[in-house]
This record gives sequence, C-alpha cells and structure tokens, in this order.
Amino acid sequence: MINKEEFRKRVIITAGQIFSRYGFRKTTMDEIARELKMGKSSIYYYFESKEEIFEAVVLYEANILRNELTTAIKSVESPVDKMKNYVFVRMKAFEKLSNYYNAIFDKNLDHFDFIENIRTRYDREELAILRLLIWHGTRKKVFNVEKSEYTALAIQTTLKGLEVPLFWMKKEVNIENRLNAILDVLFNGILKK
Amino acid sequence: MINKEEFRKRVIITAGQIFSRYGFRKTTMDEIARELKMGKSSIYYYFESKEEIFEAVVLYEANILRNELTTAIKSVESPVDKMKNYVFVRMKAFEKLSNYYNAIFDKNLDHFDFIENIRTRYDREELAILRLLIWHGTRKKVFNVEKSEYTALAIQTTLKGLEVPLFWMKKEVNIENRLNAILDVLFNGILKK
DNA sequence: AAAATTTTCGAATTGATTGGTCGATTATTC
DNA sequence: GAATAATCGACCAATCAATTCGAAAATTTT
Repeated sequence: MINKEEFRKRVIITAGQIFSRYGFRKTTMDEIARELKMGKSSIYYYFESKEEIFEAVVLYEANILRNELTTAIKSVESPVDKMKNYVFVRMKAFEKLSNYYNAIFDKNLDHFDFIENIRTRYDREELAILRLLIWHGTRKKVFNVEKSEYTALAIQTTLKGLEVPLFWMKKEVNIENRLNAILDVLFNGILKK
Repeated sequence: MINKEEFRKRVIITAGQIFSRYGFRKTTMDEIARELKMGKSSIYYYFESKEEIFEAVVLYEANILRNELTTAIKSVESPVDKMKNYVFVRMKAFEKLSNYYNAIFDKNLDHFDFIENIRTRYDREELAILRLLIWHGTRKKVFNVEKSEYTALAIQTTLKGLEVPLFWMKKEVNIENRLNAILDVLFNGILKK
C-alpha cells in the first residue's frame, strides 16, 4: 500500500459495506479480510480491533451523511419534487446508519458514548431541516394546513403511525415499501396535489 | 397451534425472511426462534434440523416464484409497459431466491441436489419466457432488430456485460441500480422509444 | 379428574466459529 | 545487505450455535 491512511480508508469502506449489510455481530474479520484480499492478521496491523474498525466506519458514514443533508437542506427551497428527493435521500441514509446503530445494541457491547452523541446531534439537525422544509412549504403554499408547527407534528405523528419513528428506523423495515407509503402520506395526504 | 402444518408454514415464512436477508450461514436458530416468539427447542418438534427448514423454505419460495412467472408470462402479450413490469418482477424474484441459493454455496455443505434441479428447471423456463417475450416484441414491432433469436442473444450478452448473468444474480448486486441500468439498455437501447 | 398425549421449554452438550496473537517470512527502504 | 515495514499462516482461548433431553405445561381423551 502507498500509505497507512489510504489503506485504513480502504478497510473502512469495505468493512462498511459488510457491516451495513450484516450488522456488527454477523460480520466477521475473516469476511472483511477476504473482501480485501488480504490475510486477516494484516488488518490488525492497521486496526487494533474489530470494534475500532466499526467505530471508524460509523464516524466515516456519519460524516458523509452530514454532507448529504447539508446539500439536501439547500434543495428545500424548491417545492415538492425536491422534497421528495430529500425524503428519499434521508430514508436511504437512515437505513444505512441505522444498520450500524442497531448492530451495537444487538449485542450487549459496552455502550459507545460517541455514537449516542452522533445520534443526538443528528436528531437535532434533522429537526431543524424538517422545520425549514415545513416553513418553505407553507410559504410557497404547497402545504394544505395553516400552522407550520402543526404540520411538523402531523408528519411526525403520521410517520410514527407507520411505525417509522421519525428520527430512527428499525432495521427490519423494508425501506422501499415504507418509502412509498410515506411519500403517499406526505404528498397526497398532507400536501396539496 | 391449531395444527402442525399451520405451524410449519409459519416457521417457513418467518425463517424465509431471515434466510433471505442473511443467508443460511448467518441465520441462527436462536434468531428464528426469537422471531417466532418461541423456545428454540420447540422448533425441533416440527423440523428435524436447520437444513430441513431451509429446504422447506426454498421449495416454498420456488413455488411462489413459479406462480409469479406464470402470471408474468401472460402479460407479455402487451408491449413495453408490461415487459418492464415483467423484468421487474423477475429481478425481484431473482434477488430473493439467489440469496437462498448463494447461501448454500457459501458454506461447503453437502450439495443439495434438489436445489440444482430447481435451478436447472427454472433456467429453462426462464429462457422460454424470454423467447416468448422477444417473439411477441418482434411481432408487435417494439423491437428494433430483425432476428428475434439475435435479439435474445443480444439481451443476454448485454446483461452479462452488466455483470448480471441472465439467469442468476449475485447477491452483492444492488438490485435497484442494476434494474435501472438494465431497463435503460432494454427499453432505450434495444427497443424502439 | 386423572391418565395419556401433545406441545413447549430451559439447561446442558459438543463441535465449530471467531476475534485476536505471534513468530516467521517477504517486500521495501536506507 | 542491514534495518524497517508489511504480510501472512498457524494457532489459541473464548464464545457461539445446532441439537438433545428430560421435565414441565397444555391439551385431549377416557
């Protein structure tokens, strides 16, 4: 390898794919090594443990996600279509991260504090984005109701009714189906045509 | 439970979901039991082994798939839209079954002959359906080329070029992306607008 | 209502799996 | 060609996971 950081990134990306598919528990070091076409023991030259890899993956992904959201927040300025897109991106991102997240609680690993932090901060940002979306939506009259606060609450409640907690998804959820259901509710129910 | 068959079916469906998500190897009896809200040992009252459950699942799914295809073959009579639908159904079904299928080769289990049978038979039927699709397509002039045989080959090759072997998909493939790519090729490239 | 039977389950067993180590080997740098 | 960096195979201890088993609940039969 050219340099250590380069290789670490390669591991993070590769392991990330596997973690996101199978979760922490079901992902084995052998698997990661096989995917990297490397001896398992070589990985330990770059990382201390499986958990360290996992940590790195979560941080890496959270970062990407944050950037995506930052981009998304800008597209909120345009109406429905962009919003759809935003919701889609958001759901996809959630699916991915929630996999990592669930993976931890799955096992009774010692609690990673830093992940709780990520999540909390993330929730707050999410809420801000949603508010902005609602605000613009109301201003541009794509929403059907008067009080934006009320709408925000309505969406939240509706989503919860669909068993999709607004700020975190359960891993069993079939994202495609959920997304359709949610888009239906969002864009046929609450929003005007 | 009301009767034994009833319960077996419940197991098959539940286990099927887990198998299809994680494959044979990574699916544990504990997990299945937990999902069924039952003691693990109780399952062994209805099934001899994990492998027997797996067998049952594959047979069950293959049956559903066959029915879906039988339905799909009828919709081939109408042009493009229906075909799109057919391709979609087919890909979805492949994704599911291929998960079971790959799961076997993953491990060096003794080879299940009966699954090889299913696959072979299935491939033949697939090919027949594809032929029919091409034939109708040509007749209704939605295809762009003269020889239907040639087209069939072209599609096959194209798909293979996309790393999607026509008759079986690899499990790592992101079905949504692949599908879009394939539909593009099929309906913009080979078929007339 | 007790005996017989069916169904469920917790605990134990046993073999396999897996995260991680270590010393040796191979590449790379100086 | 020595010194350092990177890779690896073989190994270990701990955990896990499929299966068994006997006994406890349920249920049915008598």
